[in-house]
Amino acid sequence: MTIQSRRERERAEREKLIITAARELAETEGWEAVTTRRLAERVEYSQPVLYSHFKGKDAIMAAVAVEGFAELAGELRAARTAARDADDALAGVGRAYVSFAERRPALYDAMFRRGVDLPFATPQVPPALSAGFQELAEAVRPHAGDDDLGLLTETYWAALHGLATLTLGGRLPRELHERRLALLLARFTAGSG
Amino acid sequence: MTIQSRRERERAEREKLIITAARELAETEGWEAVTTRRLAERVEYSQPVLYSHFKGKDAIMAAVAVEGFAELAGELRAARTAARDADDALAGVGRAYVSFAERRPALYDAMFRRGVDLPFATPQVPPALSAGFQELAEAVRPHAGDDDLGLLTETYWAALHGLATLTLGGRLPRELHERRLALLLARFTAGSG
DNA sequence: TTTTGTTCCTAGCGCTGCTAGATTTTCCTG
DNA sequence: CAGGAAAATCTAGCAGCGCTAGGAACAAAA
Repeated sequence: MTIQSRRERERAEREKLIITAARELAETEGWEAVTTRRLAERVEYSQPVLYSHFKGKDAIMAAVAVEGFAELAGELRAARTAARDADDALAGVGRAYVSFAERRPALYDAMFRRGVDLPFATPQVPPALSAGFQELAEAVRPHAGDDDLGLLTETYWAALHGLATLTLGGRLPRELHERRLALLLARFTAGSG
Repeated sequence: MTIQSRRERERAEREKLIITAARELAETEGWEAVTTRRLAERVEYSQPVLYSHFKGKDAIMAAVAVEGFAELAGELRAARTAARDADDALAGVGRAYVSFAERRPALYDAMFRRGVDLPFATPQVPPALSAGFQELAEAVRPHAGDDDLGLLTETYWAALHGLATLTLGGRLPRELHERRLALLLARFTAGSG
């Protein structure tokens, strides 16, 4: 038992090490710089070790993405609970969401842009992901009126995602982001009462 | 003169051939299947010929994207001019936009998702792209009120882009898209009068 | 027909994700 | 402590990628 559990623990530690190294490399140099060779070198193991932990590079990205979900959920929660009223909460989570994407573009990439096939709208969705969605939903709830809360939250999320990705991709000038967000919020808070 | 112009014409035809082949390959098998080798084989030339036309693979994608801009602009225009009233126009361009992304995912990828560094918010923006944006803007105008038309159009665009990309990426279930779009439209048409 | 200039291809570089097979290390047994 | 089974790990390599140098083949001019 003892020896087996020690091995499992060491394996888990090494797996965590790989994920952290991948994330750091991605955040400093972008995902295109994260190659299995460089990653192996960073964790001081040979390439095949990576494949004993993960099915492939995509699975490593997915693992990094799951870390990101947890952090995003935390930041959304902080923004929401710090808000004074319902309007402020919706604005807060919106700002926090886009801010997260801007501060951690590589992380955001792995979470929502890359084709990492994590389960999304299914029962096996990562808890951290659904936690983040719940934060959005709670912020949206007071403005939902008779509309379906889940659908409206998805719609708000999509709008934030669009603003974030178009800005990250250089399609929208960054300086005017705050004003665009204000326009969006005006449309989503108007009919709430 | 004659001989030189013939060569230029042939060069232009071959360039068009490359773009078309790249687009077809991308639309049928996705961009990851578009390799310079396969592309060269399709156009029945050797690889280096591609590089005498384009700086690299990214430049080929950018050329395909420009084609896409023109088509999207056309579809948006058709949707807008076919509308009965202002509300219908906004809904029409919205539906047309997302429909385009769903029908031509690879094309949409090249246009708005990949890192192809085409000029966007600058004077040298491709005419077809600004034409498409203008169509959106015309549809948004009646609903802008005192808000800045350009900024509001960007915001509406971002929302559509978010809906389209999250759906394409499997993050949002496709079946409910129409209802999400309806929610978005309700928020963007409400205060127009 | 030879020369000149352009066009185009062959071959190859350094990189990628990934894996088969050999080797080393770890552990249990006598 | 020594020998052997089992597990962990590495070396070496495959097929493919984007891209390019240098030479062969062609067309136009003399």
